[in-house]
Parts: sequence; C-alpha cells; structure tokens
Amino acid sequence: MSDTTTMEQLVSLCKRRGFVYPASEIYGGINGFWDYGPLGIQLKNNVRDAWWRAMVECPPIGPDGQPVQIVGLDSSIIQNPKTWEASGHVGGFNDPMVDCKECKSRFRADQVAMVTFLVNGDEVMTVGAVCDSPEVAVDEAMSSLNSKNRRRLEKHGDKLVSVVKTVEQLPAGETGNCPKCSGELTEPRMFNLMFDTYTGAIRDENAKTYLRPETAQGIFLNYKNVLDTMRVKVPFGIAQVGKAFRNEVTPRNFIFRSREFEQMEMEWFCCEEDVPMWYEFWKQQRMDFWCKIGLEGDNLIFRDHDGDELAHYSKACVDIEYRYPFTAPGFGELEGIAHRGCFDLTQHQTHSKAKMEYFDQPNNRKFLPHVIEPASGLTRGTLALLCEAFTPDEGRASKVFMKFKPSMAPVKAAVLPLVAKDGMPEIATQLYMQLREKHMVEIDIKQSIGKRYARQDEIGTPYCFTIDGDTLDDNTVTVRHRDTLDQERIPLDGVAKFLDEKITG
RNA sequence: GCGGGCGUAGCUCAGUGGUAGAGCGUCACGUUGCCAACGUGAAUGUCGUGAGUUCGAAUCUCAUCGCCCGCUCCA
Repeated sequence: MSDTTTMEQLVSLCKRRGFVYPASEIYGGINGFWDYGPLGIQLKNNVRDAWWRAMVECPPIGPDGQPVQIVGLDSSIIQNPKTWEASGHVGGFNDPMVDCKECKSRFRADQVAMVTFLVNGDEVMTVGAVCDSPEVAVDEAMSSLNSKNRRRLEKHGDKLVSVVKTVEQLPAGETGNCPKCSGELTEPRMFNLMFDTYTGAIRDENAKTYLRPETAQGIFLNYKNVLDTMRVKVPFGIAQVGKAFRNEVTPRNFIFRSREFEQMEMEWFCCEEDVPMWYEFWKQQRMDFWCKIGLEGDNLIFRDHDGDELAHYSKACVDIEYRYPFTAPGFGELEGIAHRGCFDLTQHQTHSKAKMEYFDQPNNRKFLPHVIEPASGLTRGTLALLCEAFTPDEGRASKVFMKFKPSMAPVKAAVLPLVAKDGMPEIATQLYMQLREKHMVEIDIKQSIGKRYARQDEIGTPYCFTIDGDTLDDNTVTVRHRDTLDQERIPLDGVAKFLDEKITG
C-alpha cells in the first residue's frame, strides 16, 4: 500500500469515526484548520495528560537522584505586542520574500544579492546570487556563471570591480534577477507568519496585537512571577500546554502543519555550567516519553540541527522526528529540544527593563539562567499516535484497526450484551455504570455482535466485555482482546480490577 | 504563492448535455447465542460555491473555495 493511500485511509477513518473533521466544513472548509471530534479530543487529551503527568505532576528523577522541580502555567494567548519584538518574532516572522517570475523559485529578499561587475565604471554584467552574507556574494555569483561568461569577466583582470546589493537594497521600481535562471524577480513582498488582530474598540495600529506563534514566550514573561511566588530554585522548569497560531504558507499533510495547533512546552532554567548535562538529560527523557505512550523506537530518531539551521540565539537543537506515512521512509518533526542560552531572558530584560537575574544565595552570585526547551507539538503527537495505531488487517471485518496503547486509547472498553434480551442489557448497564466511574467506556446494545466488535476495532478500543448466556449462570463475562481477537472469561465482579490493571499497568 | 490532479449521500465511488445513482455505513422494527449475520423499512444530495453558454448543465466555459501531489515556505 502506498503511503499516500495510507494517509487517505487514515483521514477518511478519522472523519468517519469522529476523530478529526475539517474545520468549517459546511461552509466549504478553511485551509489549515481542523476540528477534533469526540474521539479526537479524547485521544489528544490523553497525550496532553500523559505529558502533564510526566512533566508537572510526576517529573523525572534528576541526575542527583532527586525528582526535578517543574511547575505548570497557562498564560494568555494575546500578550503585550512588545513581547514579540523582544522575542524576535516581529522581525523573524516577517521576512520579505521575492519570487522569480520565470522559474517560480522563491527566495528570502535578504538572501538574494545582485552582483554588478564594472570595468572603468561601465557595467559589464549583473548576476543574482543566493548568499547568507554579502562577503560571499561575489564568489557565489562567479560560480553560478557558465564558462563563457566567466571568461568574459576574467579577461578584464584587475580592472574588474564588483558592487553587491541585496534585492532589498535596490532602488524602488528596480527588481533583481533570479540566481537560478536569471529571470525577473518580483518586488519583495511580506509574508506574515504571525496572525495579528486588534485589541479594544479602536482599530488603529496602536491597538495591534498578535496571536502567539509559540507558547514559550508566555513562560518567559512569567519566569519572575513564578520565581517570586513558588519557592522554586534553579534548576527548575515551567511547563505549559496551549494553542499557538502561525500563518503557514502551505498547510499540508492533514493536521501535521496547520495554522492553529497545540504545543506542549517546558522551559528548563539552569545555570550555564550545567547546561550540556541538562540538554542530554532532557533529550533522553523526551525520547523515552514518546516510546512510553506507544510510538515504536524504530519510527523515532534524533536529528541534530546543522549549524546553519540553528536560530541565531540557539547554541544547539535536536529534533525528535517520527516516521509519518507522508515522510516515509524519511522522518518529520515531532518535538524540538533547544538550547536557547540566556537569549530570551536577556531580550525581555532589555526590552521590559524588568530584572530577570536569579540570586544564587549559597554561592552569593547573580546570573541569568540558561534555558533548555523541550517543545513538542501536541497535535503532531496526536497525529503520530494515529499513524502508529493505524493497522490494516484484511483478516477482520473492519479491514483495519487502531492499535492504540490501552492507556492512550480514546475508549478503554466497551460493554456489549451478546443479544438484547434475557436480562443481558440490564447486566451490561450495571457493569457500564460501574466502569465509567474511572474510565472512558462505552455501552453498545444494538445490532449484531460482529458489527459492534468491528466498530470498536476501528476506534481502537482495546477490550470488549461481552455479557452472554453464561453470565446469567456463573457471573463471568467474555473479554475480547482487540489486537489478537483472543477471548477469555473472567468473573463479572473482577472486570473493574482487570481494566484498571490493563490501563495503568 | 506557483504548477499539476481532484471535488456527486456519513465513507468509497459510478454517472461526457435530457428523471440523482450504487456499495458500504447510519437509524427503526423484527430476528439473534461471539466477529460488519438475516428480513423489512427509513433518513441523508443547493452534484463544493458563484456566474456564464444552452430550450435544458453533475456534465461545457470562467471565477472562487477546499483537498491531494510536486515546488516554495516552515526565523
């Protein structure tokens, strides 16, 4: 089966069985937005709760044998817009871009240089070049030339002079040439990756605010509040789960890249000397987490960012990548663990004038903590679980079943009377009322037993408890196992304990 | 944003200018004895949306929205 087919079937199943619907569907949809159905939100909440549990409620044991300290937070989506100037998002998320009208290539305007070669003040040739800095532009331009043009320039020897301008610096009305095909480029155009809105009744530029493109900044804004009110000491972490918004150029691949998504981020504040140790610590912790909630080790990899891939403030960054069907045999990002140095606290201290320094009493010193940031996509994690669970099986009626780890399954168990008579529905209802006290369970009385098993397979319910004729005689029920189709009998009054052990054990 | 493909019932799809269809699913009633059983019946469609051509458009044209693939983007 092709991977495109797999995704199509998964998207279809998600719609059909109430995991994920296209947003605003009755109005024709809206690109890059998705709604989570009854089962989707259950699954997403399970991932979120597992993360919160692993971070805030029961954080890991640190290298010193003691549990590390992490507290929770839920900051506002809209903050003072100066937040995003300080963080660099107003600059960084607003890159002017140019497109080639001929070959349709797109470039960042500040990375395309026009190199004009002059001899005695006369222009000989102008060439476009892609470059990170003006210093390398001439070399880039030269190497992009064909041998004929290169000889034409080289014969001028020392008389040859070059002038470099990025296309941003060109006079108004003048456009550059494409570094690839020499075609005409468009004027630089802005691509705003941050959504903006207006706060308050007066709609002028002063009232402009932004929907957060990441949850992390809300943590930095509250770093001092937490420090002052929560009896925490460096090293410690602040964790947050919430929506973030990016006006992606091309939303793609189901819920993988959407314009509204959900993040689970933790900022770990520590002293500079210990940063490499904590970086390695969190790297391993985070990988263990994804395995623990049901992703196969083979489908997960670490990928270190190259130097030129790192953000300007970042000293190191590693992604945990998952082998999604649409990236296979390659991998796509699931979580990034970034070493952010003290960039963010420094920025906010500078822009806000608020003191962000930490006073280390035992050592009698003040410093700005450095930060390790494990930042994962909750919606991407949910997608990874959906992909991982999707298991075609021609041998069973549904042709496919969702093999969620029991602890992550949206529905933990279904209670099914074999037939709707002889008091079976009544016993089933009693069992259902008991089980729902602790777990997400369903009761389903209508239709044939096979049809009901098939439906539970498709939504990934790990256990079905069937009340049958024998139940009436000896108070036992059939347990039907999703993955193996095996059946066993257990006492009716042992069902709750059985389920507890399977879900939490 | 560019290029290509696509859009008909909840899902998968047939329907090339002349009555809106199939399978599956869903629901109801009957039946039921462990894997989408069976019988009977039912609901569900502005044929993505809007204009145009035509006596007549799901079908042809244009625009638009959305989805998929490839670029590009993803500080």
